[in-house]
Amino acid sequence: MATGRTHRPATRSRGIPEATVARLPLYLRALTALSERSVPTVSSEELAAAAGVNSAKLRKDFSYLGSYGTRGVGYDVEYLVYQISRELGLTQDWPVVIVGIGNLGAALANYGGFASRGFRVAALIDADPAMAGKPVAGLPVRHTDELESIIRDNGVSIGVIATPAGAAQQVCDRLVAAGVTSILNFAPTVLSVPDGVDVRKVDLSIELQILAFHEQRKAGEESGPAAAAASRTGAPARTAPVAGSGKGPEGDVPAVMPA
Amino acid sequence: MATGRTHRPATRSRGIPEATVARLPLYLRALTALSERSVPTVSSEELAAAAGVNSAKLRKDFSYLGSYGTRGVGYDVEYLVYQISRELGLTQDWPVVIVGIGNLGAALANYGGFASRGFRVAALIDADPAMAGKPVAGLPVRHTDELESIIRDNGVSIGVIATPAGAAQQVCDRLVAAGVTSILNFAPTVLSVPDGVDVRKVDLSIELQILAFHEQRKAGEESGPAAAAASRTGAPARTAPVAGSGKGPEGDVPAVMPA
DNA sequence: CACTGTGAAACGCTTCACAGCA
DNA sequence: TGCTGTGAAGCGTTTCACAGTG
Repeated sequence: MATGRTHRPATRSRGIPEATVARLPLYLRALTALSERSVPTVSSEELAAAAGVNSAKLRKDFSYLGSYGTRGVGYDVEYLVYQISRELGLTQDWPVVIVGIGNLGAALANYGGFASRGFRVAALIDADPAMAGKPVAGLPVRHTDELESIIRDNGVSIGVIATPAGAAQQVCDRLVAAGVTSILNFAPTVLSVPDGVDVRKVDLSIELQILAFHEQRKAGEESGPAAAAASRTGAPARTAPVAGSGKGPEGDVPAVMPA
Repeated sequence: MATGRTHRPATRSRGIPEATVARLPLYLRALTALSERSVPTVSSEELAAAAGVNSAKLRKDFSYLGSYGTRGVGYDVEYLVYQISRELGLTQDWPVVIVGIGNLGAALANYGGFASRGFRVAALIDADPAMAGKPVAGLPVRHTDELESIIRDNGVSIGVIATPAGAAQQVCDRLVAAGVTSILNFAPTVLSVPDGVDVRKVDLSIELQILAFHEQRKAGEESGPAAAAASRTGAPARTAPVAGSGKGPEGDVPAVMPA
């Protein structure tokens, strides 16, 4: 899960719960699809199904935005598209920079959904001088030296970090110092930022590990819940290899036993 | 945030809260770094800082796994690495397939953190016949026709979907039919899957939209909370362009006014 | 004495269930 | 009648604060 930190810590920012904000883009996408098919109205039930949530949640979410529906009828698709777009700040264009044009950075630069909805790639930035000037997704890659001037000249407030983990904090610091206040981090590191800067992270490895956890549970449940329980009681830890054998740089197995 | 659906709907799977599971990989990463620096023990305070959470949360999280710390001392790094790895199911290797070898799929295939922790790319699959056989990240791309046999032959239970949105559901259905029970979806679509299959999604566009929301709030707060509130009262909707002008396939602005 | 482990309180989110309106 | 909008209940998560212990 790519969860952000540094949200409004205490109070909700003007009444809309964070969980609701996170779902608005989902609704918007579903509504846009309906709009393209010229569907005039949707019920909460239909829209909820399209967005993959339940209808009570959807209605509650929309109630935070105001009363935009019609009882007995549903929601006006076009109107709702506009209201949600406005609420999300997508009626204006957001210039973004992508820092780190490796495989991932290039993929992001080429990602269409990027430009389609209020976001514009203002620049691609990479530390490798050999990359400088090379066109990626129609834009010339700029060198890191230009980072500050690019951000200031374009009024960029959103930065995407797609560098290796080792460079991420440093890039982050420079982005923030230059005026960026929202960061989407693809590097597998915890970024520390001053108050007022939002960070959201996307981490493939974490997502896979969460899936692995559930996958393991499924396998363990084959012999009933008892089997799954037994594999967690400490005793099976005895099957652990002896410490110090070393099958790689990754942490080995401990010699310690649980209490 | 890339949040999955189809978790255990009601009861927690054997006592560990979902929120805790989602943080275990974070702790594991921090612990691995400590392990590589041969640090023998950490306090909850230190580890929490490294993982970007607060220490009370971390202690509570670890308490679900068992009592693995020593009062007055802290946690044994190696031991904890092993316990968390085991809990996450990373002591075994998980073969994964990546479907859709475009920019993103290639980036994922090349992503190192992939292999480093319990995951092994069993195959890269693409629908484009021209891609077949081409090496990406050292593996030859296989054609979609082989999807079922690849999954069965390799005992793959985790699939990564990096196809265009339009192909995602179909690919998903085939993966599930062939035996995959966990899916990481990068395509901007809601996937529907049968019970027992876990889906987690990673969606760049949604993350950016959430950032834009907060970014907008920051800008609005310059003139105090009153200004931000005013911009949500419906009256400003009058500034909306007239519907029907059409600047593209994306939904335009509605002609309807709020109640 | 420092730090873990954990009840209990606080909080936010989800779900229920139905009043209210078109 | 059909569907929205919403109080209120229910749940899961976070935070507090301190008892327990090596």
